[in-house]
Amino acid sequence: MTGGATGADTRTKLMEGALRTLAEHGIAKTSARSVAASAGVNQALVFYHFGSVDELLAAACRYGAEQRVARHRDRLAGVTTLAELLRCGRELHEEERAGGHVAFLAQVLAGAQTQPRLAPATTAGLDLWTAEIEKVLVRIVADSPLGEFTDPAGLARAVTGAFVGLEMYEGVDPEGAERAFEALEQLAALAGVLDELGPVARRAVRHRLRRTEKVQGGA
Amino acid sequence: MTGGATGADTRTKLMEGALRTLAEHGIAKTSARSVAASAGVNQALVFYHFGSVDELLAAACRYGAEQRVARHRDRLAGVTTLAELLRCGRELHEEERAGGHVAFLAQVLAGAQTQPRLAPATTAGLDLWTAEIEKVLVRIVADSPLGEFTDPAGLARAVTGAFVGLEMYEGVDPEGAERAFEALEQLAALAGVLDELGPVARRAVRHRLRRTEKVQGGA
DNA sequence: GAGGGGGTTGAGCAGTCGCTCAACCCCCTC
DNA sequence: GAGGGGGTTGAGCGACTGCTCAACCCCCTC
Repeated sequence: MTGGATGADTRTKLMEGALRTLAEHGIAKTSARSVAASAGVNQALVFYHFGSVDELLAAACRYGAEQRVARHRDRLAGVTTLAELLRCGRELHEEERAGGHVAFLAQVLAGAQTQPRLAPATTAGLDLWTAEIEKVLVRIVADSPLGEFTDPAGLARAVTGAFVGLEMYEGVDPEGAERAFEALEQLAALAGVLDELGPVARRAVRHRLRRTEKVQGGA
Repeated sequence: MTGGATGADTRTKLMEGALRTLAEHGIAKTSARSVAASAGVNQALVFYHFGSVDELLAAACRYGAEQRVARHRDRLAGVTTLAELLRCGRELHEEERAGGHVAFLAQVLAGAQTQPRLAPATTAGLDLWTAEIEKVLVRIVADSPLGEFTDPAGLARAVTGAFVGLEMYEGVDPEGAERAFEALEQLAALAGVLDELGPVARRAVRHRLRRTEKVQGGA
């Protein structure tokens, strides 16, 4: 009962096993043996297919981000306001959490802080999300003061980073995170009001911002 | 050369060693032996003083958050606008990073996702920051539409969570984080403009918000 | 000086880690 | 049928893990 090519895509099984293990037991308990067990596969195959555990994690990180982004792209395409974006993000997150896929990106992100080999894959995974969010932001913010006075690409990065942080926050303090999201929704509704400012008000905003920049020393 | 009471506070040495190890090598490489080595102390003392590695990490988490908050409390007390709060946060963060203390809270936060024993200590550490931020927010937002239409306590939680996420984001993509922070500063400046809205405009905002709530179904 | 408890030490146990390796099976090619 | 390469397997190496333990030293109390 040893050996033999089973034909099924072992690489994929391993990456999905890595995502499962990462989400369920954290990066500290994610080893070649634990991942292989979760994938129903021999642990030596980790090294045959990926060379090292780090490489497996990096590949799994990209793979997982692609899967999640692809699955939710359609829903994001329907978002037209900041408040909707926020609500959509929460729904996606709760869905993933219910499905057992909680915050694998957060786990590799934590690992990448001190393990530079993981950083490129983590960045790549985050960038997939950032790109989707940026598309939405550009659309939302096109004819709003928000678009005129802020950089949507930078804002998209901020949203991605903040979401990861809030996702982790929710893991340790669900009630606190609930309040945080509610406050953010109120804030988004408030931002929506800005869109209704007329041209006169906008000129005032522009003037005021220029004054602020002078005081703070430009840029 | 064995035995003897050195008198110096070994508990403190261990907690500081844990914070150093956590920041420098990540939670995956934080073991009783590595922490003890960083503290210049025998590894068995971890178990004598704290009972287990988890308990040491929990204690270190509280201790570290207290130290950091206490060290920066004065500076936070001088903050009077959202833009200043953001700038202050970045400065604190760069200072900590330069000093080698990067994101130990982020590390335990990641660990706490799957290790429930760490969650209470992590929450306690985050709450220290949240409390300080809330004080600042209440002051900033007291006579602004932001205060009238949002919950400062929830907002403080959102800021804490977002900061942790952005801190980790900076660890893997410094240029991206730089753009994110710049966009947030622009956003904060824009929010500052809201403060100059007159009572008439505020009534309009209030009316508009009420309409939005009805459409979305209240709460 | 005798006793005792708080603090510290190095050795050691059982378990897991990353990774390697020879053996093996299956399937394709000749 | 012989050969060969891709895929898979269990065993095993050295290093590291959390944790325990008997021994030990120092200082305080009587």
